Amino acid sequence: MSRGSTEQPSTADGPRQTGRATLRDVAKLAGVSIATASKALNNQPQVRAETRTRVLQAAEQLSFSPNTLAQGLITQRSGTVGLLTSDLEGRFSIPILMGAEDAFGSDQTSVFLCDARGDNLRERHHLRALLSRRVDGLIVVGARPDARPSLGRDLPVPVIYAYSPSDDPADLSLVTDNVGGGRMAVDHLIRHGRRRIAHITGDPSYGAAQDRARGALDRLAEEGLPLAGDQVWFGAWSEAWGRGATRMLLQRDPDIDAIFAGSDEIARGVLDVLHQEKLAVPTQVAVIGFDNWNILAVNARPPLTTIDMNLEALGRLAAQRLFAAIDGTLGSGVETVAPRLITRESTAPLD
Amino acid sequence: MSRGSTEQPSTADGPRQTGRATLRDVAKLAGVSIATASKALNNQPQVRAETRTRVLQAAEQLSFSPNTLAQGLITQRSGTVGLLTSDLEGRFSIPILMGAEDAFGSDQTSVFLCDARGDNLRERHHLRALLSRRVDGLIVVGARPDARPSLGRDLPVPVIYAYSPSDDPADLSLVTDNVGGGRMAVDHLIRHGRRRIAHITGDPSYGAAQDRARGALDRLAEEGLPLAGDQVWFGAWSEAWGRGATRMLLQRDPDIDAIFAGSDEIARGVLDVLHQEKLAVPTQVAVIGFDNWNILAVNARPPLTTIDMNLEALGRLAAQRLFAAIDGTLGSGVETVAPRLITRESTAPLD
DNA sequence: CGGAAGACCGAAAAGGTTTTCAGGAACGTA
DNA sequence: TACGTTCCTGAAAACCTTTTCGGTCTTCCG
Repeated sequence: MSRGSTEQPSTADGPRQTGRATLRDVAKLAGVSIATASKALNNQPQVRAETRTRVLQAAEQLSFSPNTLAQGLITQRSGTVGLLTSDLEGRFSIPILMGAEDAFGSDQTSVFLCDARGDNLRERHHLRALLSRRVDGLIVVGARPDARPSLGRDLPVPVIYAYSPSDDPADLSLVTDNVGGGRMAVDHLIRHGRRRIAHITGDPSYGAAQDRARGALDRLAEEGLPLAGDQVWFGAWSEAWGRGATRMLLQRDPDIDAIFAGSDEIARGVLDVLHQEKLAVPTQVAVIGFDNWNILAVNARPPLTTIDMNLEALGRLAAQRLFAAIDGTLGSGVETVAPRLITRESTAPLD
Repeated sequence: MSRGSTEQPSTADGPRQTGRATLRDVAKLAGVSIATASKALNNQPQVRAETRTRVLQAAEQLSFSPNTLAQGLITQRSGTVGLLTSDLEGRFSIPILMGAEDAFGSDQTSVFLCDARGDNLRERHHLRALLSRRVDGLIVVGARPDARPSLGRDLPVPVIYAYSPSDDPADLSLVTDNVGGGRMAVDHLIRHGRRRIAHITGDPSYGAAQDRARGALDRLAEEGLPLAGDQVWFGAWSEAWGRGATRMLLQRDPDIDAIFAGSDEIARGVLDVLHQEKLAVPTQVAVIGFDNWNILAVNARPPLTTIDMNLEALGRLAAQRLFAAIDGTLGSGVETVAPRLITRESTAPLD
C-alpha cells in the first residue's frame, strides 16, 4: 500500500488525534488554509499551480483521504445507492447485482447490499435503514418475474424495480422480455428447418412461463405451424418434470423434431430422456433451453443452445436509469430488455 | 408506508427546506431544544417522560429519520462495513456474502458490496473508496481457497479474510476445513462398509483439491485401507473430467465400491458413467460429492450425498469476528470452519 | 505615480447530529 | 427565608468538508 511506504503517522511526527489525517492537517502541512486545501484537491481553478502541488504533496504524505460522510453532509448527496433484493440465493439476482455494481463502480457511487430474504418486515427495516443513510437512490431486485408490491410513491429518492416489476404503473420497472425470448427460441428452431416443435415449461403460475409460451405460440402461428404435442406442457421448473413431460410427450407425439424447454433445468431433463430413447440430439430432435445457466447449459450433452436473459445488462441499465433519475426526474412504466440467443450444439439445421 | 399516511410535509405546513425533516424541526415542533430532542430519541435518561413522548410524537409526525452521515461524523463510527469480493460470479462468494449480510443486518450495520472481478487495480480502487467512506471494518472474500496477498498491515480498520486466507500470518483468516471435509467424506463411506474407495478430484493446483485428498488418505490410512484406483485422480473441476476419470478408473480397477468426488460437478460426471456402465448407485458403488451445490446435488440421480462447506456460517462468523474486532483488537492466524455431511441417496450401507 | 483589474487566498457559515456543561426550576431542610 | 439537592433543559462545541464572499497582493495601464 502507498500508506505503508510513508512513516506511519503517529503522535511523534504530526498532530494526529483521531488516527486519520484530516483536511486541516493537510492544510497546515502545506502552509495554507483549509479552504485553499479543499480547492486544490478538488481542482478548483482559483488556486496557483505551485500552491496546488504543495497541497497535493502534503495530502500524499499524510495519505489523506477525504471523509465522504462530511462531504455527503454538505453536498446533500451521499454517493451511495441501495440494492434491495428479496432473494440473494436465487440465481437471478446475482447477475443483476453484478451489472449494477459494475455500472456504479465506474462512477463514484458505492452500493449498499440488502437481502430481505423474501420477508416483508425485513424489507421495511432495510428500507428505513437505507433512507436513514441518505442513499441517493434505490434498486429493488425481485425474486420472480412477476409484479411485486410497490414501495410507495412518496419516497424521497428515486426507485427502480428490476426483474420483478412494481404493481404501481407510476413506478419505473425494468424486466426481461420473456415474450420476445419465447419467440426468439422458436424462431431459431424454425430457421433450422424444424416443423414439429413442442414446448415443455415450468410452473404456470409464473408470468415468465406464460409469456415465453405466448411468444412461442405467436411465432408458430405466424408460420402457420401447429404446436407439437397438442399443448404447452406446464409443470415445474425441475429436471424431473423435464424428464416426465418428455416421456409423456413422446408417447403422444413420437415424431417431433424440436423441443423448446422453458428453462435449462428442464432442458437437462429433456436431454436425459431423449438419450434414453436413443433419439439423437440435434440430428433427430433439436433442444433449446432458457436462462443460459452456465453450469447446466455448458455441461449438458450436447451443450445446450439457450436464451440468455441478459440480466447483467439489465442490472447495468437499472444503474444508468437510476443515475439519470438522481438529478433529473424519473420515468415510469415497464421497460423490457431484449434477451439474446446463445447457440451451442443442441440445435443444428435439419440435415 | 407510514410516511404516506401523514399529510405529506411541504412548504405549507412546516419549515422544510431540504425536503426532509431534521432534528431541528422535531425539536421545534415538540417545543424543546435540539439537545433535548436528541436525548429523547436516543433514550438518554436525563429527560422527563412527558417530554420524551412529546418529542417522539413530533418525530413520528414528521416521519423523522436521523441522518446517519451526521451521526457517523460525530461518533467516528459509520456503522458500515465493506465486503470486498474478488469474484461475485463464482458461486462460493454468494453464500458467504449472505451469511455476513445476515449477521450484520441484525445489528445496525449496513454492508457495502464491492466486486473487484479478480482485478488487482479495481481492488485497490474499491479499497480507497471504502476507506474514504469510513467503513468500520472490511471482509475480503476470495475466489479460490488458496492464499491471497494481504491488503497490508497498516489499514486503519480491522480486516478479515474469508475463504481465501491472507498470505500474511498476522492477518485473521477464516477458511473451510478441507482436510476435515475429505476425512469426513471417506469416514462416511467406511462407516457404510465400503472398502475399495477411489478419489476423483479437480485441478491439483488448488489447495482445496490437495487438502481434501489428504484428509481422505489420512482416514484411509487410519483404517489400513488402500486407495482404490492406485492414485488420486486429479484433473479439472468439470463434469467432463468426472466422466473421463471414471472410465479410466473402472478400466484399471473394475471392482471399486465407492467414489469420493472432489466436487459435485465431478460427481455428476461420475454418476453419468456409472449409469452407462450399468453399475447401480448406491447398491454397487456409493458416490459422495463436495460442495452441496444444490442444483447439481439434488437433481442428480440418485440425489447426491455430499459435503457442505458451511459457507453461510463462515460468512456469519466473519461478521461476528469483525464486529468484535471493531472495538477490541483483532486476532490473527487461520481459523477453520467445520464442514458438514449432507446425506442423500447416493450413499447407503452395503447391504 | 495613482488607480483599476485580476489573481490568489482565507474567514466563516453551513450541513445534522451528539455530548458536555452550566444554568434554572422545584423541592426539601434547617 | 436561605440554602443545598435533584431533575430537566438548552447553549455551544465538535465532527470534516464545501463554498461564498471579502480581502490582500501583484501587475499593468494611463
